[in-house]
Amino acid sequence: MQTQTSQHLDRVFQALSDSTRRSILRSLAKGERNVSEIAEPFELTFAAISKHLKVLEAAELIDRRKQGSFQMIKLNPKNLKTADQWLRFYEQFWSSRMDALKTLLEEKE
Amino acid sequence: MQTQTSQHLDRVFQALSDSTRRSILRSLAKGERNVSEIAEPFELTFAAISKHLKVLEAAELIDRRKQGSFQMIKLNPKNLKTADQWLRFYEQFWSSRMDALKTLLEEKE
DNA sequence: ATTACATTAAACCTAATGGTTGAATGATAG
DNA sequence: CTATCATTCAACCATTAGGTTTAATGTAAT
Repeated sequence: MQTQTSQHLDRVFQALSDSTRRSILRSLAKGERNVSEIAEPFELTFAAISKHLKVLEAAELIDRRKQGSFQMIKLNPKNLKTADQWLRFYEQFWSSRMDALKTLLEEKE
Repeated sequence: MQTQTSQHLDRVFQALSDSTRRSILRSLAKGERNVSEIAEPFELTFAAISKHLKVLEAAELIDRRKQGSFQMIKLNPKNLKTADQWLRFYEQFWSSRMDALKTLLEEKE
């Protein structure tokens, strides 16, 4: 069976596996934007962007705030941090800091 | 169009988006293993595991070494590092180290 | 030579992805 | 009220993903 966090990681990494979505996150790093602003640099329909935003929202990588007829989207870094923490376990293998090894080796996913 | 690195990140994050594959990586963190050993903890067919290994190999997260009738698989952390570097851009948003912000904000994917 | 073992390939199934178009919703502006 | 703008929904399509089963391959052991 899948644990809660495990499913969450699935969604986060899945969300990050598309370059359009990664670009969207990058643009949100510069500040809040509405959907049209987000869509502007891409040669995609609004519907396609809307779907990408839904994927990012399901992964809880963004937050939406309705503001009249449009909505503001902003970055929610919490789960990026979670993904990074997962990856950080492997730092011992790409760094030479072998001292960290012993403490981490027993952790499970 | 998709850049080289961008496609690579696609594959890496995609590979990480499945908990079976993440478990496989964890087990490889403890050392080299052959396919049967890798498959043992899972209630999946060998063929399924074989496919997962192919995904991990395409993402260049593992290396294979044929050894007689079986093969040894080991972790290749290089692209885990790449993925981590991508995520590291966002550290400024989950940490309070706002000082890092100015230097990073211009990078593109 | 034969049999067993480790692993992959092929064919197939179902569900999910990433995209489209066109209609629908909901707020704003005239 | 009506038209327009911002966004989403629904239906559809092609491709990919993750799994299965069964057959194939290559090496090892007897």
